[in-house]
Amino acid sequence: MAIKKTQVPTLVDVAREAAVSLKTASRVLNNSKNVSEEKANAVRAVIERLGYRPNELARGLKAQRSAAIGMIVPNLSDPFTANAVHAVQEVARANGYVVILASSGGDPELERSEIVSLVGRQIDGLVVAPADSRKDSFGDIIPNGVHVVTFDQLLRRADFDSVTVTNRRSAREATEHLALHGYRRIVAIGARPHLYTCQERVAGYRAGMKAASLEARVCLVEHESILTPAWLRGQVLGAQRADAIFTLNWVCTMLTLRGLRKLGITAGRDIPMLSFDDFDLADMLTPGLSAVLQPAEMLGREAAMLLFERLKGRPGPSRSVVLPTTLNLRESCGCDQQH
Amino acid sequence: MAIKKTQVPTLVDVAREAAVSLKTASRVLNNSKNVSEEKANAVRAVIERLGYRPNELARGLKAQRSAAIGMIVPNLSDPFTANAVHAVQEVARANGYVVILASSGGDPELERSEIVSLVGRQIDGLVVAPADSRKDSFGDIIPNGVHVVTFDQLLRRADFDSVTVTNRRSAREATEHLALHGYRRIVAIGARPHLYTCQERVAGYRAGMKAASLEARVCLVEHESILTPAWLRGQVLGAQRADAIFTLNWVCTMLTLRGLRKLGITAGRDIPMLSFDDFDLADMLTPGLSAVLQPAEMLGREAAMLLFERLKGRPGPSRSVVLPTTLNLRESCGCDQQH
DNA sequence: CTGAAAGCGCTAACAA
DNA sequence: TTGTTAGCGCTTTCAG
Repeated sequence: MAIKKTQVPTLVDVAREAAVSLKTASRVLNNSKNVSEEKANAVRAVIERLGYRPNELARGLKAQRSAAIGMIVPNLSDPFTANAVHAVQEVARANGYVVILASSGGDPELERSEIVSLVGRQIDGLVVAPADSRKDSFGDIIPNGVHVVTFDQLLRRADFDSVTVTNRRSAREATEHLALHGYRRIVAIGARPHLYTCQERVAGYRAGMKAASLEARVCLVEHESILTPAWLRGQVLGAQRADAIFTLNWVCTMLTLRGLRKLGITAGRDIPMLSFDDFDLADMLTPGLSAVLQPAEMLGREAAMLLFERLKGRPGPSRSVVLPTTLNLRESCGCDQQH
Repeated sequence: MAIKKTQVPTLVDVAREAAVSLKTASRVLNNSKNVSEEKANAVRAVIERLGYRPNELARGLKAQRSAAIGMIVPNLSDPFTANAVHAVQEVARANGYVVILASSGGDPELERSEIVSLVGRQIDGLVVAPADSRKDSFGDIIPNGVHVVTFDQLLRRADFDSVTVTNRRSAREATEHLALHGYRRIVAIGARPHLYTCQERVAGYRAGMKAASLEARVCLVEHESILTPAWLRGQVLGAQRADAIFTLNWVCTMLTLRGLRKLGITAGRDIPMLSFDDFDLADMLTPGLSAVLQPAEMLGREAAMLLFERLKGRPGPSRSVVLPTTLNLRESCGCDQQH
């Protein structure tokens, strides 16, 4: 009847109450065979009565696994990221795992320290959108047996499983679409040139421009904070005024949209525009913003699935999943779509 | 020299390498006093050399705390939520904690089971935006000593610390603002009437209408999925056609915006509109959407801070923090703001 | 100032 | 089919 302290019951309490040994109780808990129905039921009854819940910390300590995975993203405010996180979370739950979420703010140092923290918590796996693609910035702190899947960004040197989209091809198609409209001075606006996605999209843009026999004009900023209205005026609207804009990610799109507005220019009407990264209200703008839609949820889901396959023991070399995007043509590129 | 297995080093390894006892190594790790500089340095050197990281699971098992908090939200896609999560995460990190994130999808059952899972992982505290305000839907599964802070929603019966915004007052002010424009048939559109926020905002709306001697017209749907274009046509544009719309949360705003558009109506131009919940592109719509801005990050930060105060031992009755909102007047309500 | 030994809650050899 | 006995990696009395 009496539980040791006023504390939460432990398996010892359960065993005592059910008048069985600790191991038997443990067996019941884990649905092991070799337990008589009789005792099993007794144990289950006590578990129910006491409201006993196994201590996952203790379980993990013993089993050398935590049933937790880590996830690190640069920026939760980005709807792309938020959706990916949600998907990872769902898959994790379906597998009986929880996800410990951390954000790096795009800073490799912070990313590293977050990973150290997660590893110290014995995570079984890690899903990460790396903050820097240049080097293997954290492979050295991943212990043996902890699996890593990168998504969105690809790491240069690292043989992790990965999920990305067809950045280059999609950017090229978008560029060619703009060229087809007859624009000649199409400017690409991007940020954080060290990122894989940025590089790939730039490469795709260049390829598209070349295919259309146009001269590429790439405007990259180290950090988004540089992308101000003044910067836009100088870089994009200056001497050789652009006649179309291709923004390379969500943040750049936001800042460009706002910056142009501040300059009294309406994107899509006064100057054609197309965005890499679609978002919720793109179709509600006037004119509607044409955009490359990345399947964010699917990216997250695929990443999580790759991870859990590894956790279930899939051997073999690293896998790379590359997902297609959708070019959502609305009005801002010059198309005259009906809604 | 040799480490036991090829495994990650433990404190035992460190102690052995440094030729001190386990306890001494432990002391150094925790910066306890009573260790000679000499040995301390030796231990630190070995820790460095071996790349030793304490196992937080083991630490937590012993200390009866996990240095992890849980966070449960209904919908990560909502930018309001995403920002709050981010803020909680930051505060947690500053306190040496990690956050385990789960989403309930607004379903109390799922919420409950997620909480059970988190509790099994020995979380030290929980930040939650409850999926149902009607009853204390999870108080019974929170063990003694685990602190809970609710945010956004308020639970009817439960003495948890909480952070909310001035839902009623803000809704009233927004309504009065619309009335001031001279609209008579202002319709409020909301969802999930069982939620505290919905009820408060409706109450504020009613108060505002009453103050303006207008008849309240509240259109609530049990679930957002009901809010279709056809529903809008019937409820809002029917016989007694509304002459202004007040949407009660982000999802409703999105659906209304889109639904009206499908019906060939531009919100703010063809019918005035104001939204409870502001978002990133509200100012970029044409016309700009007037909206009540909730301080999402601050909500998250305050919630986390309340929680950590408790974790640090603050005693006393539950605290309720109520944060103000900002009424961002743009054009959709009929105002003619310059940008 | 230091160390031996006990134990957090659980699982897994190894007997019985 | 069961139970006894060791630990998982760490912190912490309580002696030296």
